[in-house]
Amino acid sequence: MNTALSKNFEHQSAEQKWYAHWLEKKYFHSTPDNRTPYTIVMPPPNVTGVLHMGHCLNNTIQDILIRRARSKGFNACWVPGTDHASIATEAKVVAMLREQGIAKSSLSREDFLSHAWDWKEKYGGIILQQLKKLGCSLDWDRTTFTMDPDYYESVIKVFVDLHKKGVIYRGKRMINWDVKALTALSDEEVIRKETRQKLYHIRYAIEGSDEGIVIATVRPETIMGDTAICVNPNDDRYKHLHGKFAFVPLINRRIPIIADEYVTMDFGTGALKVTPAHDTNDYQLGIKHQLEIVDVLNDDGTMSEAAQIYVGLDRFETRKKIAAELEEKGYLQKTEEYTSEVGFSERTDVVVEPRLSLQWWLNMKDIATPALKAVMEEEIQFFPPKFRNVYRHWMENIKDWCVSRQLWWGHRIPAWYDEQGNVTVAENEEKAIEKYLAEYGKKPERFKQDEDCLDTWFSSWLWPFEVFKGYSKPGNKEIQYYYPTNTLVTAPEIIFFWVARMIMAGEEYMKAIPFKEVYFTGIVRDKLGRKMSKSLGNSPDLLGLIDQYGADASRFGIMISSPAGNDILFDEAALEQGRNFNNKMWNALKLIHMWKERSTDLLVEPPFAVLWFEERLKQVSEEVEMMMTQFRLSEALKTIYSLIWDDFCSWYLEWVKPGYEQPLADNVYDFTVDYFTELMQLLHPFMPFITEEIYQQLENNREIDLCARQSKTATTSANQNILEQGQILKDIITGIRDVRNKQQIKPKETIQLFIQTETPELFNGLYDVIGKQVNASSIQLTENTVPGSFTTVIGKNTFYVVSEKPIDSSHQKAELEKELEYLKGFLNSVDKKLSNERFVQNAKAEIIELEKKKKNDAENKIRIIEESLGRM
RNA sequence: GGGAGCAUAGCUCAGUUGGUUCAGAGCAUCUGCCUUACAAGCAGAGGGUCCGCGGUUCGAGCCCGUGUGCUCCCA
Repeated sequence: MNTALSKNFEHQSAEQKWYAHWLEKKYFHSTPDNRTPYTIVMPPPNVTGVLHMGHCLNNTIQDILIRRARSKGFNACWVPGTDHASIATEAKVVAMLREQGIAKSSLSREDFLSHAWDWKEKYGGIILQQLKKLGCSLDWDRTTFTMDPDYYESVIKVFVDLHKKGVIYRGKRMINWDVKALTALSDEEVIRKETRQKLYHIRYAIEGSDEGIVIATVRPETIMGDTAICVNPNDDRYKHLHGKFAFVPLINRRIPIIADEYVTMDFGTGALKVTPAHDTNDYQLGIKHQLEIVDVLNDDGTMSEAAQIYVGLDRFETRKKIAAELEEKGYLQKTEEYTSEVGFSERTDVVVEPRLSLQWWLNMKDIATPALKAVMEEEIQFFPPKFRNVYRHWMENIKDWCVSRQLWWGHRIPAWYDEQGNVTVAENEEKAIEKYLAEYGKKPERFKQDEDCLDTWFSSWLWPFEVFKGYSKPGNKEIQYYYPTNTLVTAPEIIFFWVARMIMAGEEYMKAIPFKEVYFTGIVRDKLGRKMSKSLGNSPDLLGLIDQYGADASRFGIMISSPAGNDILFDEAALEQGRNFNNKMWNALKLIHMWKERSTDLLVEPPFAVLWFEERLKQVSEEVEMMMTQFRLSEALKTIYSLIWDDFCSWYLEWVKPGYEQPLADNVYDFTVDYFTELMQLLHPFMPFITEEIYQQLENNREIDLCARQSKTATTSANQNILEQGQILKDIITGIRDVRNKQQIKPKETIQLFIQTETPELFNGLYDVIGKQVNASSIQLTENTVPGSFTTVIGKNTFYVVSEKPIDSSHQKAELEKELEYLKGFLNSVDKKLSNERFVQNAKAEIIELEKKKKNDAENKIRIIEESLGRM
């Protein structure tokens, strides 16, 4: 044993030492055996990612669950991995190439991908290394990447299969277009933000009339794409214009004025410009009224030839210019400030452009049905349960999923086109040709594969089973053992992106749910409640914090401020609290080491403290178990924290502490080490490093490391009598210390204590403890009042404190009177209740019993206080 | 516009099928202590119209209605 312990816990060396040791012992590696599995698949972070607060929270929670499962004898398996993140990664690679003076457009697909793979090998997956610093007990041998060869193949197979089933189709539809990344986005990849804009009122001339019609729009740059003006048929202002024509300003195109109830009469002017190419609702309106579609934008957001004017100019530049020109030429009636939601690309943060485009789609209707059922019937449980509603709402109104992306980095769509554009879907070119041959009776000419990739989520929805090769090697031993996984821990933001789709894929391909429980974490905010963001600069440097406070303190800090089902307000002060906690435990260890050195062969009857703490440990273990099953991790940690700091350090250790330089009885020492060990085990999932270190320091030559130790399960429940007695003891000590404080008796000054009680047996074996804790030179039972003393009533007992100092009884009297008043009021309310016939009739028997007991207790106490007051 | 949720101490939150020994915890605050494990600490204390109003009930922080304020999701 290391006899010279450092002043404080040295987290850096301990973290390194133990993580390396655990890896060496392969504690995190799991293989199927005859134990029950407990499996978590980590939500794969982007391969481009670096550790931020969200990951930290998320992975700490998973590690807590996994370590706890491991200690309870489950075969715990936590699978790491990364997501290829097509848009994010491609953007990074493009940026890197640009810095080197290489344009993506100058590269072939193959060359670009080779650069991308180089980038991935070099910079990808840093985040996994960072998770080691946090102490995550992941099975690294199972690390998976969504573009690993087997995984890639499975994604392609799934596409082909769904196409064969008729669920995947190709179609021209309105999509969200990212003008920077030059790709389609799914609805879920569009972030809506409140944006201040200008609402332009523009006058359109009417054919054969001097009259005009004024429309209101936030997008004047799209007027060249207008193919109608629409009014509400019930709008009296415009009834005479139905069927007439108007002219688009500046380009003078003739467009019809149509009527449709879709238009809101009291918004703007009640007249709507219809631009089917650039607005989803207008597009629907266009189909309904068979309007022409004029696309005035290029894919990069500049004006197209069809716009006729400002061709090649950026859409926002055009907006400014065209507004100016409209004003100059008298078309602009007025502009007003207007705030509405505008869609931004999740990845590039540019304003998303609704656009008509030929894409691949996945019809979600049928595939969603079993996935909805699984959650509604609680085959899969959501925590907090409020997310079931959100989920249901989305699933019941589900729309087709646009699965193609105009990117190179990702799973290339397995579709081939012949010269005429006929499409053939197959796993690879060979099979496609075969299929083509069978269908058309000839070999295809100029057969070309689709240039596009699949949406990233089209690969990650296979994650829970494909990490075990459940689709590429169906029915293998691992998938049978580990699937369905137990718990998914993830952010609520991706409930649709990912959670819902994993359930669909699981049901479709494994015929079983992918996980039994989903725990949604909160969003990490700063202490002012703002989201963490680069622009605000309020994201802390996580690795710096881990260096400074240690991984355990960081984990503590983030968990303690993370109430179940709520956002977490991150404050560095919480890490400080964690570090202080480390320090506290470390000092307890030092104290116990000192006792070890003074060891004799002394054995004693176990003192009350020992009996009490045993029960307390049982009690808290039960509480923690309950909280953990309900995912109340923050509360569980608080409970353990308080058990260690308050009950163990502040009470237990003080109660068993021997006098100055006195030895501690050997058996009491052993109990103490056992308790400390159990406490470390209980805390280990939350703070793995310090607990392992203390555990190893407590005793030489441990047979097994804490990381792999099985926790004891209590065979009996906690003894309530002993717990109650412990509580009374605490109350007495606190009460007398309060007297000392209020009387300004110096800590070093001793007192004499007299106890007046009807239950002297209550104090058996407690005199030493009480004397030590309140610094009393003597304690005696008394049947009479003690003159010149300060009186206090605690529970059913009266205590008389005698000190050198003159007693200030005015304060004391006031306090007793105050308490008497409260008690009388309380008694009154109980009496009233008990004399209320309807209460006695309606209330349950045990409630009435309780009330009677309250009455009795209150009366007793009142009597004692009145006696005390009478003698003063 | 549709849906979901929240409102309890200065801050962040607990509060189980309604039962005043039930209004709680942590942090923060205040007072006294460098007491031989720990000042990153010890001991003690103060602090709340449970958002407003109305209802159900013998009894409401908890149930119902309504108002106000905030958050999130979807269109």
